[in-house]
Amino acid sequence: MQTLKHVYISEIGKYEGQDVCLKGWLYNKRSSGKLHFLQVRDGTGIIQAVVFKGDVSPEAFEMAGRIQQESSIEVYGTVKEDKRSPIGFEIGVKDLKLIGEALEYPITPKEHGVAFLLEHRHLWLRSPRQLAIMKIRHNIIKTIRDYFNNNNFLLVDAPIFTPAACEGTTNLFETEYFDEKAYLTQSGQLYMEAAAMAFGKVYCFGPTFRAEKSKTRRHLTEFWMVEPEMAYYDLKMDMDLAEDFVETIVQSVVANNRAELEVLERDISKLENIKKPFPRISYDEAIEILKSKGKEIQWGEDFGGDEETVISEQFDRPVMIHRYPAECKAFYMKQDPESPKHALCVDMIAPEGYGEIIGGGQREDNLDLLLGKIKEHKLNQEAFEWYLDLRRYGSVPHAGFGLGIERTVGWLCGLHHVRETIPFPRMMERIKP
RNA sequence: UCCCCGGUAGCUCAAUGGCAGAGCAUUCGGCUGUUAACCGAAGGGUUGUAAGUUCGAAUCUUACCCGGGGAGCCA
Repeated sequence: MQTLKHVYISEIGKYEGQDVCLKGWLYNKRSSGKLHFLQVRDGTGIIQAVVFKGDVSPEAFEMAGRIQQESSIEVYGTVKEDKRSPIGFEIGVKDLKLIGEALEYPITPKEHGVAFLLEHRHLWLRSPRQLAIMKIRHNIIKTIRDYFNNNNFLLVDAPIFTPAACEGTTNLFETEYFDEKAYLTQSGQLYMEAAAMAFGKVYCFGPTFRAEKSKTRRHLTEFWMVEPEMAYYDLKMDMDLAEDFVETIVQSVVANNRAELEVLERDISKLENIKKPFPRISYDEAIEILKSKGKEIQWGEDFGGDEETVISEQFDRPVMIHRYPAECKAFYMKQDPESPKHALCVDMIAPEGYGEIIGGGQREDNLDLLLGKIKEHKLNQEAFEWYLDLRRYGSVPHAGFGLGIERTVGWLCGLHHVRETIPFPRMMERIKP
């Protein structure tokens, strides 16, 4: 028995009629006198293993009736087609081996509260819903890497420890670095600008940290961001890239994660519809939309979650809002030569209220204008000398953007909160497990 | 940091001033086709912590702790 071939549940259909070995965990169990129905999962799927008293040893039958949820087991038996099975097959068990017993597993098939599940995140990950989310996250990350690899981008890893803030220190995590202070990165962008001047088209992909005391469904203190940066790109080229990039990601999920989207009860038609071109409106046009919808907002104010939602509801695909007032954007944004009060920046707002998934734009490439911005924002010029060097030695127009992985996963999965989009979420009130 | 809501059995919840309850989980018994299986029985409680009001507090008051939702800020 124990020499039988180990197969995964996702490939069980290839072995109909054959005797195989499954290695997994007991997901759920139902018993009926001389029958035990074991729901076995192995990370690739769930299959029902039927243990009939007459087919196995008395010891194996007794064990099948005794073991509890999430005990690890090896199942030896025959693959049988069965119309009653959700996956079309079940296993007629011939023998069973208990690998690791689980007693009183805390997460039952019934409902649980958010706090309880987050405290047991290390176990919660075993549930079919979390597995579906993690598979979609995996495919999104794979698609992102493939996209840049196929379009002549060079991966350049940005540092996690940084010497100073790039946009003010209030929302940075501070840490000791030998005899000085260091901060955890909030963006790799400035380093990507240096890399773009060296290699042309580059991207970084890594964790990012924000010490903001935000308690909302869209915020984590540690999240992953992918940041492409391109030399000789202007704002329009930047938006074209962002649009093509997001369409590629969404259509990859639609094509490759249909089963997972169904587990999550996602409305797939809304994702199938995410095709180029995406609507593009200026900040000034967005203000007009908001005013026509009865929002009280003045030119120069940045948009909050409410405003983003109102605008996104006007469209059935992501909307790109460009040329915000320079005063509400970061110092490195290039001012619009045709309207110096505006910055050549763009935010992409996901539909269905999922908020901003991309922020980016063209960078200020003129040394004197950039020096002026650093003074206006009361930043320490000395800390930015290396960054200013990029404008002193062969400055060129360049642009880039950052895409938040968790918000993208949350949108595509149709989740209520980004905390489920990352294996171990870090939030203002939670750092365990 | 501010505003709102919550904390009762391992879990999800009920009990709104008068005996601390149910479903699931666990234990025991029954059932050869169950699909969050079902049927019967049992065990399981410092009602977040501290103080106060009251003949009597899970319930009312105050403070604190913990968590959730939202705002600001952001991806």
